[in-house]
Amino acid sequence: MKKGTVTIHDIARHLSLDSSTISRALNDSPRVTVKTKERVRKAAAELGYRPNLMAAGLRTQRSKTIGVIVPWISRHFFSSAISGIEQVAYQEGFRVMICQSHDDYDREVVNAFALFDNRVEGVLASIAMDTTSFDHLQRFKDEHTPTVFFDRYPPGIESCQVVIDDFDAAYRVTEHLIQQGSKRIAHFSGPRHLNIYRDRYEGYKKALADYDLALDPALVFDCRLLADDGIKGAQYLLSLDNSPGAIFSANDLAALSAMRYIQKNSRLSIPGDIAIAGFSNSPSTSIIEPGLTTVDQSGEEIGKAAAKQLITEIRGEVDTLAQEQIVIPSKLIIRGSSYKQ
Amino acid sequence: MKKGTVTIHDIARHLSLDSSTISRALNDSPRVTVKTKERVRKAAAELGYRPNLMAAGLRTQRSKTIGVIVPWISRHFFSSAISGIEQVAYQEGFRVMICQSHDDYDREVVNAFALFDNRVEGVLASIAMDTTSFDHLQRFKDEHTPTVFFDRYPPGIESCQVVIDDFDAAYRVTEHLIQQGSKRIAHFSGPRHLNIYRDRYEGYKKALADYDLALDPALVFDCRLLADDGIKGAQYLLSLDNSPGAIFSANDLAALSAMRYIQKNSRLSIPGDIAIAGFSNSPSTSIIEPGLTTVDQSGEEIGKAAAKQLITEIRGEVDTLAQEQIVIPSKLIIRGSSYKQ
DNA sequence: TTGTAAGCGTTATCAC
DNA sequence: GTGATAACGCTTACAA
Repeated sequence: MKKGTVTIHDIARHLSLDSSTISRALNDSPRVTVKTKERVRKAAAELGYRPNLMAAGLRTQRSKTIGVIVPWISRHFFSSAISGIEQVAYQEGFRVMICQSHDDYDREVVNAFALFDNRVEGVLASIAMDTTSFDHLQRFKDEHTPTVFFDRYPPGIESCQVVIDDFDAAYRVTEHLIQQGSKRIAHFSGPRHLNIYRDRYEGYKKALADYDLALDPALVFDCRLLADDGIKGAQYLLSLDNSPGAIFSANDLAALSAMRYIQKNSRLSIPGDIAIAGFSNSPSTSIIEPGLTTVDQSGEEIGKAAAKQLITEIRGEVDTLAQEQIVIPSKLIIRGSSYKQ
Repeated sequence: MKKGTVTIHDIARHLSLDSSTISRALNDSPRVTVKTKERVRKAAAELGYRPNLMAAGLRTQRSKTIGVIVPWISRHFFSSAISGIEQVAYQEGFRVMICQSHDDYDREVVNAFALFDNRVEGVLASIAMDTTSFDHLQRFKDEHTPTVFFDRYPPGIESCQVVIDDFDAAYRVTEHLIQQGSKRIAHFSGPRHLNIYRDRYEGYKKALADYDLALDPALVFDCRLLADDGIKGAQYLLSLDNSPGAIFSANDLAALSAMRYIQKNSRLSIPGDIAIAGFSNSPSTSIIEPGLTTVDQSGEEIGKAAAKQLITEIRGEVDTLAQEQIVIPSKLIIRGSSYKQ
């Protein structure tokens, strides 16, 4: 208990049995008497035995761990997704190793190596904003380590993806803004090599087209959607001769900071003079006044679905290396920032 | 590359060397020629070799991993702390395994076992609200696995703690509310078996005493400080014959929901009729209108300090099993929810 | 039903 | 400076 942890050999010695019997008993093998199992379990508990996962994993070549890479654990969407992942994983006997890329490619590469070095049995990833090369993920493919992407996935990858219909959600947001009377609608977009920002942009574009509104490229503000970008975007839009009647931001963070900026630095009323909408339904959207119209993504459901899919693949219960796309329903949340009665 | 990952034995065969030499070369042992090291490193890169951490950890009895237990990764304070921990840990060659207890004792116990089973070399923990028994953590002590607590620590534990001065911070918040003219100040408190809630309560109490104000037990609302508790607390206080002129909540979440409730369901003005203050400086506090007065805890600094201390202990660079308390400065952030000009 | 023995990939202790 | 060998704690054919 003090010098070196207790092992199955200690239990074996204690009960005058062989360590292999202990191993089988603890793993509930049918080849051990119920009575023996009882004795072993009792002794194990008494001695304070705890399995050494490194040893077991090395032997079985199965770490019983799944790796998770997300851009930011502090974002509500991702921490919800992680909660969903954890629920499913623990239930299925897997541990979870969480990494954050901070939306930085280099860190994502380091994360991927770390997960690989730990020989995770599967990877759940939502890629960084900076990621345009995918060799670090390709490796898992090469080793036949299942990978499931959620929210953000690499282009042309032959893996399962769990997403919402970003195109449709963005279409609905834009349509709503149009129906509230906005003719000139700006869009804050993230880098469009990422599916989510491309699809949100396309949904926005399609809605404009369907309602016979021109897409003014000057109203599309490309950025990284950080808080600062929201401020810069707002400044930029307010500086235009013909400033827009609405802003649809591809995430909440930039929408919120733009909204705050406008409230503090202009005489424009929200939603009267300018309507605003974000994306993800993060907690602050229901705290700001007026509430921010947004899209609820149900991170927890996405996480659960992704983990279930991954574990199915790990267990080899799926014939072809699944390439399907699992689409989780999302919901437009209309609040005061856009609703004009 | 396809069947079974490449090992040092593959490299050895490739270079007609022994695997022990490969191991030494990769670990930069002085007992290998620079030239050989070069060859080995080159071959390793070519073959796509990656170390198997389970194998190395089993052999060395050192997992190069530190475990982290927090109540919620979604809370800004904790996700900031985790970022700080990661920075220091990766820099020092440690990986990080993150668990969340969801403020639930049973989950915390499961987390502790999971970390132990992975043979983490050290543990950073901030205990759950429900935790009053500490056997699951005592185990790490028994095995001489260093443990450093941050923010929330168990009573009477002989471990290093990284905290802010909660007593002083709460004192300053309360004093500020008093100076803004409030005579009757309510307090939302978490369970006071936890240091942070006890200290915040005591700071509040002391400030009242120092300013000759009576502590009215009816104004102390004991709860778990969740969003719902903020609403219930506000309802309760508004129902009193003599409702208070200020609320000091021991966290931001309850303060924010109380504030929203009061704004929507009463004619009281904030801060005119009732001033409000929270604790932690979470993002929403600067988004709500008026801004919520709070205390900035600098989670990142706390995380960094805790990780540094832990790694020092892991390396055995500390003579006595440190019991000191590291106090990180905190800052009172005065905003419109309490400031009456 | 239980015991024996080999091996997972690595590192450490010997030799040479 | 390099090679052989054993061992870390566990699982799993194969024997008994």
